[in-house]
Amino acid sequence: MPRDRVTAMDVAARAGVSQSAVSRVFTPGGSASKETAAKVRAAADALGYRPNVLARSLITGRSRIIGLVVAYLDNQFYPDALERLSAALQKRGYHVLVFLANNRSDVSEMIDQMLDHQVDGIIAASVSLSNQLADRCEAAGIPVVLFNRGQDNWRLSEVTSDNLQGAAELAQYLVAGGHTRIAQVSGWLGSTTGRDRDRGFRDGLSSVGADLAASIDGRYARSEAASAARRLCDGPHPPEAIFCGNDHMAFAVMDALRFDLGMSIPGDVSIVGFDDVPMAAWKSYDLTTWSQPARAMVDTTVDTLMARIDDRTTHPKKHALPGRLVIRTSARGPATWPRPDKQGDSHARL
Amino acid sequence: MPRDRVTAMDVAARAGVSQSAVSRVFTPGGSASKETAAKVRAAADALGYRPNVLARSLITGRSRIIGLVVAYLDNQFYPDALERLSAALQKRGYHVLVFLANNRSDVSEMIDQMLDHQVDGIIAASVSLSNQLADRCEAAGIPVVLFNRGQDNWRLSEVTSDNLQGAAELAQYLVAGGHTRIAQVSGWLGSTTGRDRDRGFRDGLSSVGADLAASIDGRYARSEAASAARRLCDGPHPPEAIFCGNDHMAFAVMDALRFDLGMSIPGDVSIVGFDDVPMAAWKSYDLTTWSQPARAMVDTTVDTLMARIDDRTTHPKKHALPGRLVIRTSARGPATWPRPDKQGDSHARL
DNA sequence: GAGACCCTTGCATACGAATGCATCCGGAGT
DNA sequence: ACTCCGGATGCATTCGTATGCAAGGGTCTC
Repeated sequence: MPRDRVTAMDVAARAGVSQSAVSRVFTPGGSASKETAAKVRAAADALGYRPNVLARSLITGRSRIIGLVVAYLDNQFYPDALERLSAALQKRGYHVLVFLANNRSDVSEMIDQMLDHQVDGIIAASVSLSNQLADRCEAAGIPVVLFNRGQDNWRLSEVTSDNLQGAAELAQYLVAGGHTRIAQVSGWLGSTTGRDRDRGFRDGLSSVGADLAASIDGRYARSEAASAARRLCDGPHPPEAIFCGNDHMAFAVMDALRFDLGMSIPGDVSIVGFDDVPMAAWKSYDLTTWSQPARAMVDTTVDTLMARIDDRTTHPKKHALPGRLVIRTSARGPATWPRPDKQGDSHARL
Repeated sequence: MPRDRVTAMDVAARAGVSQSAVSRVFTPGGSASKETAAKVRAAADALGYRPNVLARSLITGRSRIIGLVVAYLDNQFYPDALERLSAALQKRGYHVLVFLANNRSDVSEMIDQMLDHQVDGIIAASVSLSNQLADRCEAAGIPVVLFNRGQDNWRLSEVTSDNLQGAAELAQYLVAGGHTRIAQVSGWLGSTTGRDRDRGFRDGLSSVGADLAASIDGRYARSEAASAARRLCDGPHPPEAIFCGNDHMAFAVMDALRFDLGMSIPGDVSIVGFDDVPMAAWKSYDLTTWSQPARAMVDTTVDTLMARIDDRTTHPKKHALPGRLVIRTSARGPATWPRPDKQGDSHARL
């Protein structure tokens, strides 16, 4: 049994003070004199003492751990978000306990496990929570923030980008580019992001007098998106442009059209996506898309969560952050466009 | 203060037994009669009781948490591994606390934080540990397994694929395909995987009487790999084939050659990678590569870790698991090849 | 039928740190 | 010189569960 941790008591003995004194030295805001602190720190260093987080959490009721529920990581947007979230939280002294919500696994069970671990907060990335689950968290006094997913429910905070606006702007861009037959491989219509982007796109089209020629639910899955693309384009009247509910599907669509149907992009058909994942800038795809402000979304998520952890009485709030159109070469566009953003620092590391 | 957790004492009161009885019912191997268990479970369900993991960990000394150190997540191999590792661990009742080792962040500090959280084990994915850090973990009695990274050190367990064999086989495949001028964009030579693949490739070449025309360290980074590729191919004698230290760099190399230099693949130059990430199967790249057995690596990693958690006396062991060549179209190959593996289930989900 | 043995159960304590309360000290104010 | 005040410190308790120990009850064996 090599688990001979050095405890506050050991440090106290060596420093000639009480265990309380040691605790106070290591507790921000604890009252201890200069000399005591010095003695304690010296003893602690000599012994290699570090406070036991578990014991501390048990008594304070705060674990400084945030539960992160995330679905699949094959869409690059999420590893990226995970990385940023974890970094932002680490900077504030929190750590991330990850829970993967494979569709077969039970989100309810995950919530229970998070509660068991006394997480101080929960971030649900791309996952919705039933009212019942939301209630359970609320009852336990654990704030929840939904990341990149909304809720009809009013009681949870959420952070998304302005999906309506983004999809609308993409629609207008396509129309301005001279496309008339426009189709969609939508995001999963069972999700709020999928529905919002769908509605935004349709609204955007009608705002300039166009409408949607065809639409298939791609469910945010590569294989579904690819087969949807083939179905859309294999007929006698293929669309001139396809809006994809996210970049991840857009890549699948582009591969399917280019390699299965031998079409050229944007020669035969224009493709636009949504997210602006790093891969969208790769020359093989060079995807015109809507940039979700990942950095800002992460910051807002963390800020919101922290605020609610520090003050339980603050009310849940819904944030829809502004993104921007990123014009590349996968879609034919108008000669000029109102917001010719530069794309240079689009993916600068934090 | 809505944090009114229901404790074992509450359950005990309602069930008319002692707190010990409750504890025993919820402890695997605890001795409790059928009826007691039934009463306790009924009371627990009625009250919504779940044991407090923190308190349990405090006394048992095991947190059922595994610390996972991972570097960048932009190489798809790692999100994939993270997902599988987390799933495998969840299945065994463990959870994953993630630590991101940005190069600016201090691995030593991370280790300390993991020790603070009493993690039962550490998985270091693509990260090496100094002897000093390894000692610190060992002293704390916490087993460490290196995932996809080796160590000259003998005291840590490690799980990799057979990098030497894989790189050698790729070399032989290229030579068999009729390439004579063969170059390399190596993995980071500061890492064991980078060095092993480099050596394996060179050995593989010489085993069939060929040798390496040029080699540049791509450091596992896209931008470095791209510029390396341009430097290699911009001269008067461009190579006929390039081996890349991983798929992630291979994609960058392909993009650079195709779009910056206007070369065709595999017409002008053959490209092979290493890893077989899902994206390698995408038609835009369709990369011939070496498949690292991700599933087996994850299983072995978890098994090794569990074995050492359950029995501290087991000795560290190094595993190099067999992979296999996955032939696609990014490289010209011989008409026949000894192991024409089917590639169908290469990326089946677990 | 009595002793041996196993299975249950409750009591008390331990895990390691935080914190309310009481005490003690020194310094400042009058 | 005496009181008052605030900061520093120790004592004891607390968080919620696991577990060693001893006692109780039932069963089996000879």
